[in-house]
Amino acid sequence: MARIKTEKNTTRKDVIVSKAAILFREKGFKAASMRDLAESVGVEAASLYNHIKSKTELLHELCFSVANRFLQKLDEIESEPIPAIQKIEKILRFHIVEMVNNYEEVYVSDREWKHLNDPYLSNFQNQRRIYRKRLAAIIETGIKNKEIKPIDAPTAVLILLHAISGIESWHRSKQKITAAALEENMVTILVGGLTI
Amino acid sequence: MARIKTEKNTTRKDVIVSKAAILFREKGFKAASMRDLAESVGVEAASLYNHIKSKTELLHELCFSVANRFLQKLDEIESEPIPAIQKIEKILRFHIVEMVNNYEEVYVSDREWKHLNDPYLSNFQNQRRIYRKRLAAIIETGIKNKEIKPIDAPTAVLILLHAISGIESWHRSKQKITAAALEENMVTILVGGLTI
DNA sequence: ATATATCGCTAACACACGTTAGTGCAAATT
DNA sequence: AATTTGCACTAACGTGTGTTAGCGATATAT
Repeated sequence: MARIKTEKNTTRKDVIVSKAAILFREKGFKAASMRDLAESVGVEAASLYNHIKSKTELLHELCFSVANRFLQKLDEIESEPIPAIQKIEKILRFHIVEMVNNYEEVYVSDREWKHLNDPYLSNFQNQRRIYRKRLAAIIETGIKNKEIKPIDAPTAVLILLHAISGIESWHRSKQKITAAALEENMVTILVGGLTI
Repeated sequence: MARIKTEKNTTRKDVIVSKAAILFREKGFKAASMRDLAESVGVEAASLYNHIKSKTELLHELCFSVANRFLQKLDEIESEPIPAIQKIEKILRFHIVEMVNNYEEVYVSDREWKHLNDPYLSNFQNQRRIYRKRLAAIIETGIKNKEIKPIDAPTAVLILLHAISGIESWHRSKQKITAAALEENMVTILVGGLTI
């Protein structure tokens, strides 16, 4: 009857959520069972329910905490008085750093949100759509100001966001280049591809 | 007792496989049940087993048919006597066209291969790894020949491949630009990003 | 020291899953 | 026309799933 160990300023629920992120990432939400999760936490499956309401709650928690972080950062960057292309670069770098440092959460939020239930599902999809529109708007501005090539902005957004999710492969690769080098390479190619 | 309808040159198994692609794409392999599949084929679940061996067989079929198409095309392009950057562009265009026209299969092969079982799993992973190495080698050549910026080749590969998978968002979006426009935009940004 | 809330346990539930066995009709083959 | 094969059906199986109920021990608060 060993209790779940918590470090300072983390609840037992936090421990469960972050173990869930690891598990959902490696098996996928549907394939990861509560018994798997329990084992990785070091407890029986039923005991998890003293801390959480349901399996899906874990997914909510992960998806929305990630989404909120990105939205907040976008607010911040959008209001800075800098050229559009620099805003895009800042956002890009933020995404990369997040994907490198909070791999599991970000990955799960990106790939497993399909398994959310309404109303969370439509909510999440809306946030996502709006986020992309805001990015597209920045790119449009950059095009008007002749900083960015005259391309289709939504397509550019789609390329940027999905390219970032490729960091998954970097995480899995044997001989990794450093995170900093990865970031510079990605910025070179992607910002370079957009710039006139 | 209505039989599965087949068109000319397609077996009943083909019908099942392609319906499975649609289902696996929209729900994910684990979340899609054989009963779901049966319903979309217009038959009882048990009847499917007159044509297939198992649920996983459907996934094999999808993953490897896609992988083989890509490998074959790579063979073809690799041996052409053209500059490296043009090879990359050709491969890129092939990926885009495949993702546009064979959306379901390609998407499933890309996202759901995790659920393959050994020995198919390791087999598939190997093929993938080798494919990426061959792409990286082409990029390295391009760098040596000063056609391509001096970037980390594996990182470039990862960006290319994942950017392409972003076409998923294009498929789902309401106001789509044409497939041809999509292709040109993607090539502009990505080949532009690589070129010196 | 006593009372209370916290939390992990065992046992069990209802259900959805992939799959098999066996039956009989209809199409294909002779 | 007779026979064989193809194929969809019903019924059911075993297993793994998320989750609940209720008990007892331990940590926390009084």
